[in-house]
Amino acid sequence: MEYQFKEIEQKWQARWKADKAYQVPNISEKPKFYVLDMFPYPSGAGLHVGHPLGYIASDIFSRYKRLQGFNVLHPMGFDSFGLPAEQYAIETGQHPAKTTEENIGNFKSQLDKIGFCYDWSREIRTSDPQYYKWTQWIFLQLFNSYFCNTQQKARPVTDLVKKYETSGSKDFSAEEWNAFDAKTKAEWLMKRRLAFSAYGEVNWCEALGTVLANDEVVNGVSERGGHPVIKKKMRQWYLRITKYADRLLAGLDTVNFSEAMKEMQKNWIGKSEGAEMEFAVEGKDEKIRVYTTRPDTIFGVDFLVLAPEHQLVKDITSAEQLGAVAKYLGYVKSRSDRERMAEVKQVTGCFTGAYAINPFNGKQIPIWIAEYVLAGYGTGAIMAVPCGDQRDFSFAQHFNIPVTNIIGQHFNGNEANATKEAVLENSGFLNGLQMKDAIGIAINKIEQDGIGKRKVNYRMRDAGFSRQRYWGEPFPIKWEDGVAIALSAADLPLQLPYVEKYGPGPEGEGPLANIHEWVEEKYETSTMPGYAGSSWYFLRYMDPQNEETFCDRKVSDYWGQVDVYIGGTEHAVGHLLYSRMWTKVLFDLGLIGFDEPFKQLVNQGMIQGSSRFVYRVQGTNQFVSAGLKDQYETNELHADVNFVDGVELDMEAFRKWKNGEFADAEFILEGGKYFCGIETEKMSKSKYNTVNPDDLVSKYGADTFRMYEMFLGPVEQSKPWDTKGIEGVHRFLRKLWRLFNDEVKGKIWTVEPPTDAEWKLLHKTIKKISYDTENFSFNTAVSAFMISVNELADAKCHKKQILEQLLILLVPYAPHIAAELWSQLGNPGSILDASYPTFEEKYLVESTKEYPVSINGKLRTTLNISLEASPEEVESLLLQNEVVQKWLEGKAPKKIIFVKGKMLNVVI
RNA sequence: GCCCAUGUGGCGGAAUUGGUAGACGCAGCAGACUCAAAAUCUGCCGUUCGCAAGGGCGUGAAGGUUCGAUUCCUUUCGUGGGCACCA
Repeated sequence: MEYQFKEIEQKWQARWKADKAYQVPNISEKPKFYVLDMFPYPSGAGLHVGHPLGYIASDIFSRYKRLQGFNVLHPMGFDSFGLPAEQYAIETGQHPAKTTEENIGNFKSQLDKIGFCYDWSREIRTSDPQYYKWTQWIFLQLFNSYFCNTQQKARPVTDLVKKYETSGSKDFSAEEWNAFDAKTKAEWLMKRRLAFSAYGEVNWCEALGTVLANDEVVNGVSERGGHPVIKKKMRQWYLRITKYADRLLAGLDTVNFSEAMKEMQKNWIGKSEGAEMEFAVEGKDEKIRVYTTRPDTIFGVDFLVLAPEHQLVKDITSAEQLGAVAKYLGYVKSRSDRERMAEVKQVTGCFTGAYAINPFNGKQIPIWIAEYVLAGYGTGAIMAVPCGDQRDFSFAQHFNIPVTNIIGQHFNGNEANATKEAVLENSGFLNGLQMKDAIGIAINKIEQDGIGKRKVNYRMRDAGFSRQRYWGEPFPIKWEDGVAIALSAADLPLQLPYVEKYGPGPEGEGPLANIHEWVEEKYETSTMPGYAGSSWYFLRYMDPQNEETFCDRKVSDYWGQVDVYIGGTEHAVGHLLYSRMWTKVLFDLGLIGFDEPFKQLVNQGMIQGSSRFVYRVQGTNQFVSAGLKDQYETNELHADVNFVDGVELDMEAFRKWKNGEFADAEFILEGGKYFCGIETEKMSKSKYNTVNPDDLVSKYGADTFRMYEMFLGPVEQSKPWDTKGIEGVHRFLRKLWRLFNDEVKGKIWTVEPPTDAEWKLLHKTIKKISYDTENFSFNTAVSAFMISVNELADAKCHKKQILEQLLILLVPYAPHIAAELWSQLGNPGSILDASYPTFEEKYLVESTKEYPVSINGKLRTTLNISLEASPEEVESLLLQNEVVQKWLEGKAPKKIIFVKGKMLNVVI
C-alpha cells in the first residue's frame, strides 16, 4: 500500500469539516490559548509560497497547544477594505464588493488546501456591515472620549463637560463656558476628543482631481500620470495617538516583541527630553521659542535658525534683508519635501537681519532662516551650537559665523563634537561642570528665571484618520452648521451606499460627495483608513456574531490577550501602534480588561524569490548559457522559475512561453545544456519568480508542503524559495509511511512491546520536538522527525506503542498523514485531541559517556568512560590512553581539565 | 549619518549554558536491485598534504580573553531592514 497523499488529505479534510473539528467554544473548562495571524488583504493575485509561511507556523503552534489540552482560538478573516479594490473598480468598473468577494473565495480555497485548523465559523470581514457597525461604534467611543492628563487615561467627554460647567478651564471660566453657544462649545470640545476633526495638509493632485496617499506620490508628482502634487489644507479626521505616546512606550516593556520591533516603535514615537525656552528679539516685542535637548550648551549658541515657514519670519526680517529673505522663501517653496530630504548635505540659508539676545549672558545672536530646520518638529526654531552639532557647524562654516568653543579640547575646530562628557568652559554659571550633569542644572535655572520650561517632545504625529475614498467605513458623523454630530449607536451601521462611479467628488472630497442623498443627509463624505478595521479585529473573533456589543466583556475576559501573534514586520509602526492604542482606549473606558492586545509577537521572515535569467545576444534570437555570456553583448531577461530545473532551462517550455514570443529561440549551450543565471529578489509576478502553493500541494500534498516551508530555515529569517528540496521532505513522509505499511506485505506494524532502546529513541524525539515547537524552531523539529524516522527504520521498529506517540508529535506539522496512520493503528477518537506525549527523563539515563579528548584544546581522540567514575579514575584512564601518551611524549601534563559529562582536555 | 539584524560547505541550514563545527535535507559522485525506468537501499561528500596511519588549515577579516571561541570583548568589512537635516 503506497502513501496516497491526495486521497488521504481529501478524506481527512472532509471529515474534519463535517465534524466541525475546528470549532472552538467560548465556554470551556480548559485553559485558553489565543493564536492569531495577521489577517490578509484579499488581493486579486492570490497566494504565493511566501504567504503561508506565517500561517503554517501559527497552525503548528495552535495544534500543538490543543494537544496539550488548551482551548485554542485560532481564527482567520479578511482585511477587505482598501485601495487596490477601489483602484481596480476605477479601471474596470467592477464594484469592489464583488471583486473582494471573489478574491476572498479564492483565498479561502487556497488556504483550505493547506489544511489549516481555522475556526471558519468565526470568520470576519472588515467590509461587512455587521463588522464595520462596530468599527463605527468604537469610533464613536473615541469621538466621545478625551484624554485626562491628570489620570493619564481616556474618559468620557461628558465628564469634561461637567468639569467645564462647574470649574471652567485655564482658557475660560465656568460662567463663560455656560454662556458659550453650542458651536463654540463644540469647537472647544473638539480640541480634546480622541477622534477629532481639524484642518491638515493632504497631497492634492489638481490634474487627477483627487487626494493621494504618500505612497502614490513619487518625486513630487503623482505615481499615476506624473502630474504635479501640492499640499492642500483640508478638513481631516485624526486620532489623538500622541496622548498615548508615553503609555505606548511603557507598554513595550510588558510584551514579548523582538528587540528590533520594539526599537522601531520607539524610534517612531521618538521621545526626547529637553527644554523649551524663549529668546527675546532685539528691538521687537516678539520672542522666539526654541526646543533643545541640550540646554547645557546654552552658552555655545552662536545663532538661531527658524524654519522658513516659521510665522515670525515676516515680522522680524529687517528692511535691508527683505529682498534676500523673499528670494530664499521662493527657493524653498520650489523644492519638494523629497528634494529637501534627498539633498541633506547641501547648506542653504538666509540672514533675517534681526538679532536675538541670549537670556543668560546678553550676547547678541543673529537670526537666520534655513530649510534644515523643520516647521513641523519642536517649535520650528532652534538654537544653533556649532561646536556641538555638525549641521550647525557646517552652517556656521558656510556662512562664516564665528564659533564659540565651550568644550575646550573636545572641539578640534574642524568638526562638531556632540559629546556629553566634556567639562564646560566659557559657560557662565555652568563652568566646570560635566555636560551631562549640567543639563539638569541648566533646565532648573531656565525654569527658575521664567525663561522656559522642561519639555518632552515626540516625533510621532496624531494619526490622520480620513481618506477621500469610497471603499472604507463611512464615518458615523453628520455635519450641521460646521459642527460634527455623532450618530447614536442605534443608527449603526451607517451603510456604505452603492455607487456606480468611484471618481473623486468636488474639491477633492471623496466619491461619497457625488451621491446626492448622502450629501443631503449631511453625512461626512470621507471614509476611514485601512487600519480602522484592523485595529480591533482580534476582539471580534472572540464574539463574532454578537449583535448587542462589539465583544461581550465576559468573553473578552475569558480569551484575554492574544498569546501569540504572527505576522510580517511591515506592520511594525502602523497597524501595531494603532491597535495598541485602541486597546488602551477600550481598556480605559472599562470595555475590556487588558491594555496591551498582543502578549507575544513573532515576525516571520520574507520568502524571497529566486529569479532565473536567460541572456539574449543583442539584436538576435540567440540565447547564450550563463557560463558563456561574457563572450557576447547580451540583454538579461527573467525566465519563469517554473520551467527551470535548478539552473537548467527547459528549452521546449521556454519556446512555448508567453504565447510563443520565443518560439524561434536558438540556444548557445554548455555541455548540451542551457544554464540560467540566478539572483535573489522580492517575489513578484513581474519577475516570473512566484511559485503557487496550489501546484506544490497537488504534486506533493499539503503535509509535505507544510513541512517543507518549515524546513527551509528559521521562521523569523528571510530566505529565498527553492522548490528543489521539497523532494527530501516528501521522501521522509513516505519513509514514515513504510514504518506502518509495506508495499508488498501491507500492514507491518505490530503490538510487540518496545525495547529500552526503542523507548529511549522515542523519548529523545519527544524532548527535542516539544522543545523546538515551544520555541518556534520548526526547522530543527522537522529535522528531528527525519532523524527519528531514519533511526526507527534502521532499527526495524514497527511497534505501535512507539509509532502512535510519534504520530501525535507529528499532528501539528503533518496532520493528515498522522490522522490516517492513527486510524490504521485502530485508535478510536480523533488524533487532533489526543494527549501530547510527555518526555520522561528515566528513558534517557546513560551510564557511560563517549568523551571527546582534546590536547591543548584540539580534539585528538575520544574515550568511553563511566559517568560514575571519579575524577582520579578518569585521569588515570586518560593518561593510559595511547593517543594521549603519544602527544605527551613522556612528559607530565601541565594541567588536566575534566568537565563531567562534557569533555576532557590535556594541557601540555 | 544613526539604530537593529546578519555573515558557517556547491546550496538551505544545524551546533539550546564557552566544550567533538558542518546535524538534517538538497545537489553531486560511486555502487546494489531491475530487461529497463521509477522507487528503494549502501558508501563517499569543507579544504589541503599523505599510499596509509595521521597531520596542517577552516565559521567574512584582524586582534584579544580562555585549558578551550561559530558562541564573549575590541576594531573592521560585506549584506538585509528601519529611521533620518528631529534640534
